[in-house]
Parts: sequence; C-alpha cells; structure tokens
Amino acid sequence: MYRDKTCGELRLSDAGKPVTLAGWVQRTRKMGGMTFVDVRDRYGITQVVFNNDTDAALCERANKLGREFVVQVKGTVAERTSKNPHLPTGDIEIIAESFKVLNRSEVPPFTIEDNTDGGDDLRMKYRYLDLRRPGVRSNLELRHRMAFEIRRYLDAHDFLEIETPILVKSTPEGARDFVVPSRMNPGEFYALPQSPQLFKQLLMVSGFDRYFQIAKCFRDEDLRADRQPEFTQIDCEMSFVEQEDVIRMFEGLVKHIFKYVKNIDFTDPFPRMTWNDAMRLYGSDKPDIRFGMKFVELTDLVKGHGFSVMDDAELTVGIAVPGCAGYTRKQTDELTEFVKRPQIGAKGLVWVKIAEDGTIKSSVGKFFSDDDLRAWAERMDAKPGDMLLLLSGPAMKTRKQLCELRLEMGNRLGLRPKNVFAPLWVIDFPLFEWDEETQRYYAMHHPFTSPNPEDVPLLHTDTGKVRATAYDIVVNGTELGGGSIRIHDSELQDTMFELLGFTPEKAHEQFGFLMDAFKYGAPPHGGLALGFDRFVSMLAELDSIRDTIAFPKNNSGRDVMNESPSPLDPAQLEELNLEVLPLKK
RNA sequence: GGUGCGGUAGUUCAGCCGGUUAGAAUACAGGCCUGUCACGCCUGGGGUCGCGGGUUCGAGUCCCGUCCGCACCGCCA
Repeated sequence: MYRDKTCGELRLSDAGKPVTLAGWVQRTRKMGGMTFVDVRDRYGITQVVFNNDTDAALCERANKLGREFVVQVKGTVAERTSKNPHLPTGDIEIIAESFKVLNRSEVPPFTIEDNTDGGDDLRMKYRYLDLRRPGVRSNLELRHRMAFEIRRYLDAHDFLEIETPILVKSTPEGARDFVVPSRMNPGEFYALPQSPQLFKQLLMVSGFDRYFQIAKCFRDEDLRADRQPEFTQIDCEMSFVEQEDVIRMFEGLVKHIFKYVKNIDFTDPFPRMTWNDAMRLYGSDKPDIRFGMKFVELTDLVKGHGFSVMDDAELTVGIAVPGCAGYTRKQTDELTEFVKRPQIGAKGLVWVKIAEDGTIKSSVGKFFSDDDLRAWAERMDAKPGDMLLLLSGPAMKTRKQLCELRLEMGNRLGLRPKNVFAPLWVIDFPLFEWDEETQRYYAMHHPFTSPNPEDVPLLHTDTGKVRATAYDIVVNGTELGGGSIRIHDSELQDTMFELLGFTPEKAHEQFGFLMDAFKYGAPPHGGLALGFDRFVSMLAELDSIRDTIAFPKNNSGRDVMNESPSPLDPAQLEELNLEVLPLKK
C-alpha cells in the first residue's frame, strides 16, 4: 500500500491521525526554517509541512523536491495555525515524519495549473501532463458522469447496450469514410463507421426493440473546434414507435442528464419549431433561442423607392437590435465589414437607428423618408433606442447571412450566456435537398428516413416539398442530435432509392442486406443519435469539444503527441498489397 | 480547396516608420527568509526571432515562397 488516504479527503476531524499520502509535488514554498510542500493527486491538494527545528535533515531533503516529483509522505494530520479557505483540505496539514521520492520528474514544459502558461499546441504534445490539470480532469469526470447517467436512464427504460462493428462496409453517400485495408482480402477495404445506422436498424429487425450504444464514429472530413475525425454518439433506436414516442423518450434523457449532472430542472416540455419557421425566423435549422431578434421580412415595404439593391432583391429581411441606437459610425462600419467578410459574403448592410427621442438616422436616408423607416420599425416591433439591421439578396443566402449577424449581435450584447440552456426540437425537415452542382436530390438526413405520411402522394410530383419524419434537438444554437422514423417498408425504400438516383443494382450492391432484412418482417422503428462530445462540452461550458476528449486530434487531424498519422513501413505495405503514389505538389 | 490571425528565452507575450547590446512576466538555478498557500526579497543563466530566398549600407521588423498552429468558409447524408 503506497497510501491510506488521498490528497483530497482529510478534514479537521482527522486531526491527530497518522496518514500516508502519495501524489505529485504541486509546489514547494521554502520559508527558511520551514518548508511547505503541496502534494496533489486526482482528488485534491494537501499541504505537507517540514520544520527545520523538528528534523533538519528531512527539511533539507524536502527543499530538494522539484515540481511533479512523485512522493510518498508519512506524517500526522494537524490543524493549521493559518487556514486556507480556498482549499477543501485547507484546515489541516500533514506534519511530515518521513517521505520517499517514488519518482523524479524533469521540469514540465508548462505549469500544471488551471491557468497554465502553456499554449494549445504544447499542451497537446504533452497531453499526459495537460490531463493532470484540474480543469481538463474535471471535464473528463463530467464526461464519465454523463455516460453513467445516460446508461442509468436508458437501462431503466429497457434499452440494451449492444456493440456494433468498427470494421464495416464503405458507402460513398455522405461523409468520406476512413478506410482500412484487408490483408486477408487483398485489394479490398473496410471502412470505419460514420454511425451504426444500418446495424441498429438490423437490430430492430432482430427484435431487440430498444437499443443504445455510446458509439465511436468516424468521418474523414475537415475539422473544426466542435468536429473531430473520431467522435462519440449516443446512438439509439426503438421499435413500434412514432415521432412523438422518440421525442418524448429522448427529451426525457436530456432532462435526466441536466437534472442529475447539472442540477437543472426543465419542467416544461421543450419548445418545437418547424424547419420552415426556423429558417424564416432565424435563418438557421439550429436557432439559438436564448435571445430574440427574430427575423422580420420587409421585402414589400422596401421596393419601389429607387434603392436598386432592395428593388432587385428577392428578399429584404431585418432584425431589431435592442438598445443599440447609440452605435457610432465606427461600430456600424465594423458590422458592415463583418457581413462583407468572404465567409459571410453580404454585399452591404443597411442600418436604421431609432433614438430615444424618436429621431431616425439611417444609411439609406437618400431613398427613404422618416415615415418609410418608421413603417419598417413598426413592422419589426422596434422600440425607441433600437437599431434595425437589414440585408437584401437571394432569400436563402440572405437569411444565412442575417443569421450570422444575429448571433454576432447576441454575442456583443451578452445574450448568449454559457450557463443558460435553451433546448428546442426542430421538426418537419424536408426529406430531400436539391444539389445544383450534380442536378439531383440528396437525402437531407439519410436515405432511410421516412417521409411524412401526409406528403407521400407528393413524392413524385413535388419531391422538394416532401417533409421527413425527422427531428433535431438543438440547444443554444448547437445541433445536439437528430433522428427520424425509418422506412420499414421495402417498397417505399425502393422508391426512395429511385428518387435519390440509385439504380436498383447500385442500391442492392450498397444496401442489399438491409433491403433483404426488410423482407422478413421489419417492425416500424425510429431513433435518434446525440453528439456526446458536444453534449459534454456544452455542460462543461466550453467552445471546443477538444477538452472533453482525453486524446484529441488537432486542426489537421494529427495527434501531435504520438505523431500520427505516419507513413507505413514498406514491408507492411507489401503485406497489404498496397503502393503509395508520389505525393501531389 | 479557400479566407483571416499567429509563429521572438523552457513558457506566455511586447518589440513603433528597417538602425547600434532583442525586452517583460513567469518558469528554472543559487542565496536570504519559521506560517506560507500566485509567499516575499536579492542574484544569475537562458534566444538559429519557424524555415528558405529576396530588397537594403543594414531585416525580428519590408517582399516572395514554404512549413506549422488556431478560427472560419467549402465539406461534414
């Protein structure tokens, strides 16, 4: 036994007890005649005190301890004469009687503290040291706790946790696959799953009724702060359910997590919004409803005043920004620059300031009278002191641009606090999405999503209008997860493949096993998957999912700690019957 | 594939319109200090200014290229 207590558990009531602690040296403070050593483990920090009067040789040895040395300390718990209220163990200290250096440490390249002096890159290179920091550790503790509560909730609702394969068949639809060569089958490849979608549907055919898995998924696409090439989904599927059943079950799960992990109670049902409304009112299929500034369309009001930008535009749409009538020229210029950035791509921005005294200033005074502008303000329900911001252009593009501007204004006004959570179901997604480039329809969700039964007659006549039985759960403008009721009828599935441009042969080649399975009594079924990393980062109030993952990849998909990916040994390539082409310049 | 920002002591950063010996903080080492807990004080060591080229009498600074990191757009059914 290296220890009988941890560095986080001793309290005043333990005073007088002999203890043995083990941990890392957080810091030493040499006061001359005495030396304080903070010893840290996963559970906390305990101060150990060495006194020159008591044991000069021991104190001298303690003075030689460096940061992150691993030590074992034997001593007696004692009440401190000067307590530290910032530390749970701050009422006591260990009066050292002996100690052993279990291992030495080189000076770490950054400080092992919450406010570390290390940059992201360096922290990733020495991730094992970074993980010693309390902040990162508590993120992983939160992650564990959430996984535990997810299992507890789903188990209580009769879900079975079933593992599905990691080596699967490659499907060119959707995201790019990570690919694994098969040695035993030269020239053939597995793919890593983008999700266990097909397997969970097969489990429903097998009668498992309720399945879940906290599943690793893989997508070979470019990364972002909230996107990793391997990530984790809470993947679920249920039989004999309709949309309402799935929504109820997983609203319950999300509420359960908030309650038991964050102690936040959502008493009311989560609000719901159709995809159409989300696009019209927020310009996004994942609106952040922590704050207002809903879109108001002004196309009819602004036409015919000689302002060609608005006259020619398919859509003019605006938001009323509360309390910003005092914005300076510099600030409105900044906003104009913001929307003109290539990432957003607006041509310009129209602003109207409605001062508290009712006077109006705008960037379009040449074309519109104050009365015209007051009519805008009225429709937008703007109050004195507000500023209107308007964009014009092609409808969908302009909505997307205004969505970015709305979020920017929300940030500027502090309306997006990380500790406030606003969940929302977005429903009635379109089933298909038209792609201009390839001139064909794609499944907006995936090809197994069932159409809304009311819209089935439109499948061939008005394909783009068909709604899906699909739903997303959105929290604070982040897509936390989504799902759908699946097609369980092989005839309808054939129709879907046909509309998506699959020949029967192609469909059979890729999804034949699923279509075959559906011939043998597939129950009606549906499900949902939640992005676990995002969920954790949301509850940890982080912007990036990186610090919710023990060993994440960097922006270019590299693990800078172990320097992967890396070239293969020629012998390995030979064995796999593979050849690497010369790299393109 | 594209856009923006960044790369200077171990680390985080400053370094102006190109100018003489490149700074600060922190970390580290040595010394002093008996109640500290971001201890304090004194001293010290520490730099291929990412890399390559160019302009110039002279480049950390300007230009071109390149590599790396971060954020974003495209992409992510």
